Amino acid sequence: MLDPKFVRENMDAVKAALEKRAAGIDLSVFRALEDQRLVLLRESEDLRNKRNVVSTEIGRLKREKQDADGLMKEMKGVADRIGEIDEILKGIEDKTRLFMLNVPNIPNAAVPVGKDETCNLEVRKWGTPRAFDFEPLNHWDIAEPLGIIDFETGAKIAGARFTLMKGAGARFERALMNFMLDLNTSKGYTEVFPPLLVNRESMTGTGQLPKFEMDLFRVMDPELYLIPTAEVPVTNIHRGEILREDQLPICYTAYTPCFRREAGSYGKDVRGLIRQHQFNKVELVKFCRPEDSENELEKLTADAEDILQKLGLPYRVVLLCTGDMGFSSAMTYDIEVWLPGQQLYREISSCSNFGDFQARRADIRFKREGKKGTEFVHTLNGSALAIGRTLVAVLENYQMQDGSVIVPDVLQKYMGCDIVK
RNA sequence: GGAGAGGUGGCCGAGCCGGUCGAAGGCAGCCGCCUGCUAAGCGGUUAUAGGGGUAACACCUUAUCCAGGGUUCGAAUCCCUGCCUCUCCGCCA
Repeated sequence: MLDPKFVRENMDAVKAALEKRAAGIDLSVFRALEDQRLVLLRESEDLRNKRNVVSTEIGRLKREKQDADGLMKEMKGVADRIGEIDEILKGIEDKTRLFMLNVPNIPNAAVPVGKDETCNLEVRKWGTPRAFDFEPLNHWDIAEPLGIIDFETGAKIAGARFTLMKGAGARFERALMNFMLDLNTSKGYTEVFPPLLVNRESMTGTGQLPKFEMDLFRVMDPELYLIPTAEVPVTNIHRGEILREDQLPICYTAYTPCFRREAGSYGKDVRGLIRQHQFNKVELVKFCRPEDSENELEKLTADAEDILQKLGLPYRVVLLCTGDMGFSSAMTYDIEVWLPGQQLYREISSCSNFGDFQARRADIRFKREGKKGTEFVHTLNGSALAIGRTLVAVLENYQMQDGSVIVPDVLQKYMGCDIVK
């Protein structure tokens, strides 16, 4: 959420920034609501002040056994008027909040302006795609003959976009998870394992709600949501807290399954592991001071890249343009891994700096040493990495002509073997 | 699921027969004084958010004693609902 006060006082700048995102937000609605709100707020506060003063006086009179009926009658009228104003005020505040919750974040100045992914900027490339002396296969054509991924049985158990991993396939998931967590924690990230179901407040805190309800799986009675990413529970660890400056930056890494409806993606990536309703992911989440977040995004992205480098998987890093960025993000790098079976780079990680956007929604603040008041922290997160897609990349990049798959060096101790056949 | 207890400021903890309570006291923290070996002693001070105000402070004001409703001229204090925590019993991975 943007700062209402900031928006009020910087209308033109905010308007220009939002136009870059083509968000179609009409700030004049906000302005009108704010104008009304401030007038009513002042009236309400003046009346409350009067009530407080007179009520104290009534108390004094009563103690001295004097008559206060007149004042009490008068105050009854004041109380009624306060009630009326507050009701109107509440309506306006609800409208303002709803409006603000649906306004996306302002993009960082470094973000290229553009309407869709064609305007994204390739920042760097790492690794050289392997030269095959045979036609490389898609991961599903590798995995099914090996018997390590069973799409049909997954569909039988739960439906389309669910998969059963078996044998080395299941072991791969566990190996990748452990490899990533070990590497991340060695860099100072604290490992956490959070709840996989969260309440409405948490989903609102990170920005999934209210706008993206259709992307989420929901459980009724009690009303809970399955997390679409560890970002949600992990960022909400500090919801409503005031942190000390010397605690920052706080860095977490978490493995969790992720659940997504994938509404509106009918017909996209219907085969294979790329787009599933349930997938495993290891996530990085940071809380830091505002002046550190740009640098922390670079470090976080580098930490995610390091995993691909250690796995020997070629990739490129793309800076998303204004039109392709997520709702809550101020700046996002996507890391795309090379998939020889499909001859393209495919998103495997998304690393974002949210500025104070999530912190404001989730009320996560910090106090500077020796300074009055509090400030919102900046939050960041990124996948390190999406495990299913990493497995896809390993299978496709390390496939052999005979249908076997070489296990990357760093995974061998986790897999307990050096080849899957 | 059944029966109780409770949620107060950074922490501990009073208040809870409604008014003088943003809230005693203690601890921790900060400033100053005294003493000057560690320690102790004395005085003062220390919440967050919104609105107004200022060049910036100061300052004024509103709200906040888990959350949301209600009663009342007035609620931390009374009533209702929800959430959470703890203890005991039952059940269970």
